Amino acid sequence: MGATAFKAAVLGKTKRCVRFAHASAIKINFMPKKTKFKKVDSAVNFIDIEHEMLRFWDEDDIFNKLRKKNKGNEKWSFLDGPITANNPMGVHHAWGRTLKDLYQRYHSMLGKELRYQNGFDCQGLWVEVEVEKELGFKSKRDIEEHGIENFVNLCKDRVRKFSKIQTEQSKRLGYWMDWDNSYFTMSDENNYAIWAFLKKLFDDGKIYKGSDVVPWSGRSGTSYSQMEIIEGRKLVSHLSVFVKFPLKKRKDESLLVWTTTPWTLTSNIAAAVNVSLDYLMVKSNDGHIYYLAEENFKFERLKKQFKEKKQWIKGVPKLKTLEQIFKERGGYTIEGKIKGIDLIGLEYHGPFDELPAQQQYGGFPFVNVDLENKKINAIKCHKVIDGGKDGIGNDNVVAGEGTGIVHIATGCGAIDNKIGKKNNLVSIAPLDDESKYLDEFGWLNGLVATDKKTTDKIINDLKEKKLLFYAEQYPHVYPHCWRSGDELVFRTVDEWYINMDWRDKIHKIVDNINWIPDWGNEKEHEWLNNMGDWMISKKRFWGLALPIWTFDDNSFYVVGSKEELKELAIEGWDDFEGNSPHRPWIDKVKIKHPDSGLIGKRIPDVGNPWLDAGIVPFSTLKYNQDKEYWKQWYPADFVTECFPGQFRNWFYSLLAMSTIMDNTAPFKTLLGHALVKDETGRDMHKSWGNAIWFEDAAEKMGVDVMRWLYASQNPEQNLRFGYGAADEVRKRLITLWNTYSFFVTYARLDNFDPNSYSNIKKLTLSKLDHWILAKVNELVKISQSYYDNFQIFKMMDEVVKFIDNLSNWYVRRNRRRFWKSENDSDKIAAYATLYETIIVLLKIIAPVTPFITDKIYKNLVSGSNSENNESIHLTDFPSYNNEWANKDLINEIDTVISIVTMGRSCRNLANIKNRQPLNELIIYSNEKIDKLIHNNSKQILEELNIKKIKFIENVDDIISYKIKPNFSLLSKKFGKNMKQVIDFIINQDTKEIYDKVKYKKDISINLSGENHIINPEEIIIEEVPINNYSVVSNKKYTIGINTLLSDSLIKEGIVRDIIRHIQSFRKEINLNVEDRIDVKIDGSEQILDALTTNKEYFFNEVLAVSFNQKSIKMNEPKKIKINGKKINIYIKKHIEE
RNA sequence: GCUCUCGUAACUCAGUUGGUUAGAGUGCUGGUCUUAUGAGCCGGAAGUCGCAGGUUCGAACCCUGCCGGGAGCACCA
Repeated sequence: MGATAFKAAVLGKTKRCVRFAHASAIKINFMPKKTKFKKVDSAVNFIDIEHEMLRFWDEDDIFNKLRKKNKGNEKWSFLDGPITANNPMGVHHAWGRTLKDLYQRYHSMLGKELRYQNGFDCQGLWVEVEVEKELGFKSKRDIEEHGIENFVNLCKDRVRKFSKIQTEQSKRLGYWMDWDNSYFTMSDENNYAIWAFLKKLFDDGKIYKGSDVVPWSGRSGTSYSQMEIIEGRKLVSHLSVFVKFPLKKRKDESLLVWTTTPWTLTSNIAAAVNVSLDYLMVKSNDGHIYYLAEENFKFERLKKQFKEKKQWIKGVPKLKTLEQIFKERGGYTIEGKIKGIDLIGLEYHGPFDELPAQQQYGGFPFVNVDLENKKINAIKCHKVIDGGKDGIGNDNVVAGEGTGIVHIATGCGAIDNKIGKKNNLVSIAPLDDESKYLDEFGWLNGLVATDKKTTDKIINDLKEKKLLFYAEQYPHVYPHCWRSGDELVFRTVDEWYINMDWRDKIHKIVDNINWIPDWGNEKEHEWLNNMGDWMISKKRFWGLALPIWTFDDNSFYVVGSKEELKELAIEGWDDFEGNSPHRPWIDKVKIKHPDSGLIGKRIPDVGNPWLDAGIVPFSTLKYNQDKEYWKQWYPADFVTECFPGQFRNWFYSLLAMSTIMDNTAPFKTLLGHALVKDETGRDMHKSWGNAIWFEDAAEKMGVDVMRWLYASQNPEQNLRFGYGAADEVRKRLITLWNTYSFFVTYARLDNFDPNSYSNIKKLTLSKLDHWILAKVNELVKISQSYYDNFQIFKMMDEVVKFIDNLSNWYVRRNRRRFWKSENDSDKIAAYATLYETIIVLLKIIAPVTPFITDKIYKNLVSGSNSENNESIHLTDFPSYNNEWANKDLINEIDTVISIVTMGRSCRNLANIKNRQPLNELIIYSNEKIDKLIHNNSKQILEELNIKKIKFIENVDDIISYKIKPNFSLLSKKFGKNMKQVIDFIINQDTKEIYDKVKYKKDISINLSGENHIINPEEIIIEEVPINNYSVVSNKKYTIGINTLLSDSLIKEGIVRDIIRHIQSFRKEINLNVEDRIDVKIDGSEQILDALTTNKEYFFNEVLAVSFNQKSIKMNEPKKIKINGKKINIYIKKHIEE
């Protein structure tokens, strides 16, 4: 130890002794021997410590030592949901990763063997989007021109790059994983495992090609599944139109239809009504008759949205009622009313019957051969049809928005398509993969359907044809491409689906999972009920190559493994071999159908990325390569992810895939957590400037602080993340650090050696020692149960309380035991207690704050402790020890603490500061606590600066009382008669009842002629302070002080005040602790009198030798005020003659 | 629109099977302690427990309706 450090340490100790300077004279001679603990700087920099620990863990290979230690033990299987390796990790990821890490660390401390495998999600459009951005690409064509191989390689590179970055970030967070063994969903293993999964489904006949109308992005050139479309919904305003469909056999009569997507009118097939609605025939003043639903005529469309400006776009005017539109056109008359059912079959002229597509027999471009043969085209289908009901039984056509007559374009909408199939209608699908009109649409050919100019042209055309009734801006939520923001259109395309008619099996499995929070179960069921068949294909480049080969006879075949592919391959295998099963390499392989012998080629589609993530309980656990291994680790004990979205994404794909593969739940417990928001609860956005980058947070607030923040959060609620919250957490860590620093400072001076005792129980432990050891033991128990139940945030509350107890009661109350000069058994007990307590506490929170706990642990143990572990992370989680349990003692000290707190409260209420001594603390309790208090009276009196405790049996002395019925007890007895009972009690003589309660006598009551008994415990006595007492009560006790101060008490208070000022004066003029002084004081008679009366005490405390001796010349005085009166204090070092 | 969920102090949230005077932290504010602590401690102000009914002797809690926030699902032709 260096000389400076030594001096500081000694000063640290002697400085403390100013208040009882008589002891310090001996203290100063204290000479330290060699010490075991390194000096601790009380000014701590957590971030430096974190970097130091990272280096240490790395250099000393601590993580691998941990794995080695637990190898072969009972297993705890954690399954990591893959993080998308497409961008750096953010603070929102850090929450989940902290939870993952801390539960893993906890189970490691229990000695379990873990796999520690992290996962990266690699494939999918996300990555393509970013690579496209980098290359400045605008469309799929650009990629094809660039070359798929180049493009796919760039996607792979991007994933490699960001998985490395995320790995480094995660390490900084303290996330312990087997980083060299992370799984990548783009791996061959993972892809082939999905092949095997699809093969099983294929064998069960669950894979099919559907030609459905699906949401499609022209810019991205791909369709969207039910899952994805939810992400991209946006509120927009469309130019919507009311259009006439003139009836064929009724001159000057038209159906009035409404649409927000005028481009679909080109492909109109039919008009649907609701058979049970009433329809009006409204004649406008030009003599034309319009059919529309009666209810819709005066319906105020989107009234609420407009009024409350919810889901409304600024600038869009209020929507008019249909009636108003008619009025504005010159008025109307109602010509008649007709049932929907009576409209069925009416034929009409479509708005775009002149287009070639409308005239194609069998539809366009997908031709229904049957209808083609019957020479049926769209125009022939133009009839009024029954809208029918949807799957759940709701009407497809409803009154309200629109006109009650719905334009049906079977090639442009999912429901339209279904209705079309049901009614055997042709279909016209007008758009190509860039959302442009195909060739059979006349002047529209090549126009982009979502382009506003196209809409304008269509509306103009309708106007010219005198078919337009009205056009208006209509705000609504419409699906958009989540990546490009492009408005989606509906296209009829071939996509590949998994028939999900086996959803019941998944439902069953859902119930075998422990969902935290438990409503997760319900949410998952809800999704399963709602979901349609699973669209697994995507017309893109970077992703799972769907192992589906198609043949000329319209059949298809699913290949289940690389080996099978090799077997069936008849062309292109050599080009493929050695490459990953991705496009474009896989596309070269042609196979021979094992049954028909036809030659087929692979469909160009890639797979839905949730297949990639859902297969990991099989692919990463070597299901195909090593079943034994798989059995050991499957199902996972634990999974934790961010909730939003995952019910339909990862959880869904996991459950679905495991159902097929093994018909079991892939994990036992799922902990979901909410989202990270900024400190005010808003989303974090780069553009709003409120985003916090992980690196910034790590280096500014520190990752232990971050982790603490995450751990303390109830995962059900969104986390408000920010530097303010971090400061609160840092305070806790500082308190812990200071407790540790206190310990080390004095342990060094006294050369405390934790090896000097073998069993702490054999030391002469004080009551407080037993108390804190019992407390920490309780903390072990409760912590373990919170860890086991994945409720770490509740544990953190307990930890905060414990640290407070440790620092603000145990250490504070025991300081003198550490300061005193003798190295007696009491002091050893104090050191040992504090030492053991800190170490247990550290272990409890080591999984949460791995850095600071290891830093402290290393110094405390550092070769001197019998555990002799290199790192706290190689230790076992502490176990609860019955021998330390002591409920009574915990209760005793906790009572003492609350009495002290209440005593302070009394003082504060009476405005009497702590320094003013008081004679009596008055305690009244309805429990027997007098013995307990007596046993601890010294501490209580010291804390409160009071001379003695007085118990009173008669609270009358300090309080009056009120009597109250004890509702919860009485209700059990009297139930409905409570009111009478309450009236009775309240109307009794207070004193009489009070006496009965006090002397435990029953009270009789007459209820409608019957006698009943009220027991004393069924009455509550409430105290109200009287006179000059300041009183505070809680449920158990009443604490009071007399606020009238005697003359001598006041004088004592004055002396105390002066002593304090002199002590700080001594420090200011740099006197040594043992220096004697001469004192002079100018002040009132009362002050001088006070000092004279308490001279001995005064002299002792400040080491005074003389007082107001005129012969001594003084320097400048210190001017102070006591009780508002100015006094001057002079002191001077006394020189012996 | 349907389902779920929440609504408690300025803010963030507790609040047990319905029971006595609805709590904590932060912030504000007043006081206090004096140092292992960057602190700590004790007060105060601040509440129509979203609103309105109902059940009950008694409702923040249970029921109904409404209003408001959030989420999920569907639809917006």
